Amino acid sequence: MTVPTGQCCAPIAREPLAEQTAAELAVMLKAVADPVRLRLLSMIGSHAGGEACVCDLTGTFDLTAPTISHHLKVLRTAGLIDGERRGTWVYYRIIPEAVNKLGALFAPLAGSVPEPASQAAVGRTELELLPA
Amino acid sequence: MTVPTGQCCAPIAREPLAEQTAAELAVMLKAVADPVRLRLLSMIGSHAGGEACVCDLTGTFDLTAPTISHHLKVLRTAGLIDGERRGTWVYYRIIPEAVNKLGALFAPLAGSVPEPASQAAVGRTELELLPA
DNA sequence: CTTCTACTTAGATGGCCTTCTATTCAGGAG
DNA sequence: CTCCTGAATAGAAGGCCATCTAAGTAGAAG
Repeated sequence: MTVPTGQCCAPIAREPLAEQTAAELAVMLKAVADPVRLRLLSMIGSHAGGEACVCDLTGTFDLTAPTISHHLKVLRTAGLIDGERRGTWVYYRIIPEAVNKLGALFAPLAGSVPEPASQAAVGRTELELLPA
Repeated sequence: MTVPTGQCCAPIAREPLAEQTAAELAVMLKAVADPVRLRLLSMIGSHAGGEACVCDLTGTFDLTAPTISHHLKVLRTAGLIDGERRGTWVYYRIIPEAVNKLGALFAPLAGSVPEPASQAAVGRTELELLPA
C-alpha cells in the first residue's frame, strides 16, 4: 500500500474530478491563466484597502484601457473579483472564496515530504469544491 | 491601516506579481485551465500507485488517442507531470512540487475571516514561488 | 523478420481569445 | 446645459488552441 487511500493529498489527487466539476473549475482557471489577468488579480488583491481603482491598473501595462477593461470583465465573469462604481471611478476587489477554491484544489499535496500534519481542521474551506 | 502589510494573504494578494513571474505561472495555469487536462491530472494523481497508464486514461473521454496524447504533452511540457515508458505501456505521474506551487499561489488567503494564524511556519513551501 | 498493439508526431481545420480602434455610457465641473 | 474624464461596449483583425485523420515509432509476440 503505497498510498493510504485516506485523505492524503490535494483534492485533485484524491479522486478523479467529475466532468462537470472539472468544467466549472476550468472556467475559473482559464480566467487566471493569463499573465495580464494574473497580474491584475495580484495588483487588486495586494492594493491598500483591498481594492483598486481601474485607473491604478491601466498605467502598469502596455495595453489600451478597453483591453484592461476586457480582462477585468473576464475575471469578474469568472467570479474572482467584484467591481463597484463610486463617483467617477470604478473599484475592484478580490472575492476571497473564489481564490480559496483554487487554492484548495492544489494546496495540501503532501508530496514527497509528509509533514507532521499539525493543522488538520483549522476552519479552512479545503473541501468546499463541489458546492459551487 | 486596514491591512497589516505583513504576510497575511495568499502570495497573489500579498504583493503585485512581477511580469516574468506572472508569465511563468500563466504557462502552468494555462496547462491546467482545460477540463480535459484537469481531469487527466486528477486521474493520474488519484490513481493507485501514484501513476497511470495512458491506456487507463483514454477510455474515459470521447476523444481520440492523439488528442489525449497532445494534452498529456501539454501537461508534461508545463512541468506538471512526468512520463516513463515501461515495456509496452507509458506511465505518467504527477510532479508534486509543481502542483504545490499552484496551491501556494492561491492557498492561504485569510479573506474576510482572519483566523488565529496558528500554523505560521510548519515547513510549507508557500513562499517558493520565484525559485522556479 | 513480420505483425500486432500502444503511443506519439505531423499536418490541417474550425473556433476561441487577445488586442485594437471607434463609439457609447456615467459622473463631475464649469 | 455643455464639456471633460473615467470606464465599458461594439466590432474587427490576427493568432493561438483543441481536435481530427493519417502516418510514424517502440516494444512484444509469433
